[in-house]
Amino acid sequence: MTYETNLATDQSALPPSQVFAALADDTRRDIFETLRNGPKTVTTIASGRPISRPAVSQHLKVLADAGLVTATPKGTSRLYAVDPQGLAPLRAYLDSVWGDVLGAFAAEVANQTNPSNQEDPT
Amino acid sequence: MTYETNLATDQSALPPSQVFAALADDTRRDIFETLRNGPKTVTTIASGRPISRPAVSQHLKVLADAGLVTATPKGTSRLYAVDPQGLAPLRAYLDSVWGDVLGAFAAEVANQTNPSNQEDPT
DNA sequence: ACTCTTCGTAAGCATACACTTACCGTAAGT
DNA sequence: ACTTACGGTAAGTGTATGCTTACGAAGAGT
Repeated sequence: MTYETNLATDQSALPPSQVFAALADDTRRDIFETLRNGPKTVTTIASGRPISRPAVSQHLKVLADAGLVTATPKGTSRLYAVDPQGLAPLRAYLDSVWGDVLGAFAAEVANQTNPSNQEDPT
Repeated sequence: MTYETNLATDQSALPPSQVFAALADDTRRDIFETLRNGPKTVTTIASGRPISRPAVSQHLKVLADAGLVTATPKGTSRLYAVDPQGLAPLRAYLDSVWGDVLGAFAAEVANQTNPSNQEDPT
């Protein structure tokens, strides 16, 4: 098997609750995706949006706490940019789950001859 | 990484809001991770948890709506299991963002000659 | 020093969310 | 048919969340 078990790696992994919660909100994910095109200031982000500037600031704070974006003071304004390293934990978590799920799924399929199992072939 | 799967890496632009929201809650992610060890019934999941059984049912409904788990009727009980395909959109989205971020970050580094570049693509 | 711009934070409010108990439908055992 | 076990759903409640306006702090230009 090419995927390794997660017995030791998954518990040691940082719980990505904050990352998931940060990306769960539509507006926040929209802001995050806007930053994918390059760093922007708060007013710039707020200007193209139906919400107020403080709301954008609050959203950016959540994203920053989750480690998804970084703020760089630039004069009186702050330049927000996506932090690629902040995305790594989420990817690691997803990889771990992915491997487990594939393993469980393979085991499930392998046990399909067992009458106590009923899988839905897709 | 070598998880070549015949599971379609669906590049559908479906917004993964539901997936993120489903995995944002701690209890829900805990339930989801419990199912990684194999399919379980509602009462089984609820028995090892400080919340009531209806609460677990509601969480499972959210996970099912997000396409993360599937329910298989089995007598009077329902066997819940992780749906591997439900995870694909999230992975696709993450891959997309990852590429964009690396590109934008590289451009930023090229512009500012920032030495803090530490990319770790597998 | 004054002013202007930019931004974060505090206070308040409306809605969404996670949880509870109570209830009803359904499948299996006797 | 009756009883038991399992589980989804409705109704209600407390808390979290996303938004607003109002205000204060800090740097840049005149």
